[in-house]
Amino acid sequence: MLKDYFLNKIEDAIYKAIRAGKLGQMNEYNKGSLPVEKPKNPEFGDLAINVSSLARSAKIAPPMIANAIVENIEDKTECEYSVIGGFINFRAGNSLLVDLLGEIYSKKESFGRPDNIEKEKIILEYVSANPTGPFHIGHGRWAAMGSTLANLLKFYGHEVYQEFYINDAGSQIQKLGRSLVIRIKQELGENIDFPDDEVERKNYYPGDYLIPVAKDFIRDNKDLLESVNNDADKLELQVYCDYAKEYEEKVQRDLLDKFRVHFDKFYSELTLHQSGKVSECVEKLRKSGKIYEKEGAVWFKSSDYGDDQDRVIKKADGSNTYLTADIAYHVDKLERGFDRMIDIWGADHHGYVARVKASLEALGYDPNKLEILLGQLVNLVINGNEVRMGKRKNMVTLEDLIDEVGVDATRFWMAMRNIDTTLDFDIELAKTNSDENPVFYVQYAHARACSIIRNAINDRIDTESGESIPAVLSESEFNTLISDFDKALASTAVNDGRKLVLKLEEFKPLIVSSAQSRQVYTICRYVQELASEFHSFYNSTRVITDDINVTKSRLALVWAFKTVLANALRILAVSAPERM
RNA sequence: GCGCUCGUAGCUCAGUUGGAUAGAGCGUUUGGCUACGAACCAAAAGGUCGGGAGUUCGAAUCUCUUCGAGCGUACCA
Repeated sequence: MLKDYFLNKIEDAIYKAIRAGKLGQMNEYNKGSLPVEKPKNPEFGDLAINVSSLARSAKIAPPMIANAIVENIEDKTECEYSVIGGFINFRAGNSLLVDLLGEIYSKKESFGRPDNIEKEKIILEYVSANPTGPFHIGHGRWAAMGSTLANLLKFYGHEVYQEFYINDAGSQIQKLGRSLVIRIKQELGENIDFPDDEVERKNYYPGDYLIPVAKDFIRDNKDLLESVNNDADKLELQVYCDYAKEYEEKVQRDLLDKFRVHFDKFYSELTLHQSGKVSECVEKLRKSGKIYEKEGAVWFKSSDYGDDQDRVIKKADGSNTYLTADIAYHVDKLERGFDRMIDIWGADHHGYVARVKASLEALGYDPNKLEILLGQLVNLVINGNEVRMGKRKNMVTLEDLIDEVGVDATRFWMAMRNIDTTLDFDIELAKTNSDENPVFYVQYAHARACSIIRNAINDRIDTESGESIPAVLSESEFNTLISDFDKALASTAVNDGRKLVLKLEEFKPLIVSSAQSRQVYTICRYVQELASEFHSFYNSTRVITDDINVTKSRLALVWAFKTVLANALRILAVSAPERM
């Protein structure tokens, strides 16, 4: 990477300058303590390092330090180094950028994957919704971000296992079953509705989505219902619970599939309880001595590990809390041999972070193996007004949204903001196929690049004269441009499209920093910047010209661009269309 | 009350462990298609970085304080 090349040069020069006594009182330097940045003004160069922070130990002025370092750089023939104030500016030589293009041609789909990484076995858990209804828009954010992060970490080189924890064990399933009974009775002609009283109503899911479930239930269980003379109350509640749960799980899985989100496993909380792992976990905690009883319940002394209060593990009625199952679940993940657990949670669950980590520590595990990414919630904006998302009625579901604006746009908008900021999702804006929509801007750049290559290798018809214009080169000649790397052609391309090449160069460092910081919005920003550089290049530089060598060099650059853009879009799971 | 996240251009947001004139997209204004896709490009205007104090050679960034927004503070999940 360019950054590493530059930093190595500077650091080597620093050591040399120190030995030569040219850096004042400075006698040691810690590798990696100088940040490499992009100059504010591109006239200064491609990269820059500010050495002002060395002034403290050197006790000489920053410009003197910078000059002394530059004077001690070995072999300055490749690249340009200049000093302005405390900054050392760097302009990459042509040959470095030529090598970069060569790397793109040889690595293709895997270009951007860093070379030497510490590979980890990661389990990434996200969405993890109740199977009690359709996904709302907030779930869409976790789905988009989580699957993008999984793609990113895999591309980086990690082994990633994606898991969805199904919250199918609590009282909400009873609530779901009771609600289904009401819908079934309605379908059977009974005059019944959900209670009007607000408090009682909270024991039901009054959304319309259970109506089709009720219809299917009646169709599938005709005989069963007849056996009780169509009195729905005569059947066990569990029958309804199971039916509705399975139904909603399938609805959720189908939608995830459509949204290009693919889990390796759907882990049922219920099976966790049934396997005995939850009670095992309680016993282990008991042995750790961090357990006590109070008011008939069993408490975990999480406050010993930084939580602000102790937490109930077993309720007075003998049942386990949600936390208990969650502890057992995380223990189970570790027992399955993962090096690292990453969870994406909504910010409304942030109170849980301390207690889950506390429990892992109490059980003798390293709490640092668990990383929890807290995501702020989503506001839906329609016609400039925020729409409150309630689970009750008239909700806009994720499916509605996808049907309305498409998978590509939904994924992009859900992933494009920092996880720490509340996301305003503007449906009207996401729908437009105009300049306002960054997704189309980026995809258009890809389609345009494909179009140029098509034009170069296909015969065309002149729209005015009607004459056939022969292709400037054959498909096999074009393929040779990629397979047989020609440094001279690449050098021409670097001269013509230097800014574009530099943007291509940023891809690999981007993958490294994004994967390490677990941030995916940076990929969205990058594809926009990359597309912008390409559009700009396109408008200033004609690709297909009368000069065959110039044409070849520029075509190869267009191919490099399209390949890198497609690599980035693949991480986002946004399509890279050849035509639009 | 306490805890977490946030407050940067008209709007939506970047801003890497403190560093060059605080950046981008949209919107607004102006200009650009008789050659590869104008769903594009080029340029301009637009800011007391919520307010105040402090640390520092240097603060959007660190500390304190204050105002505002969202979320949490269950023997619910």
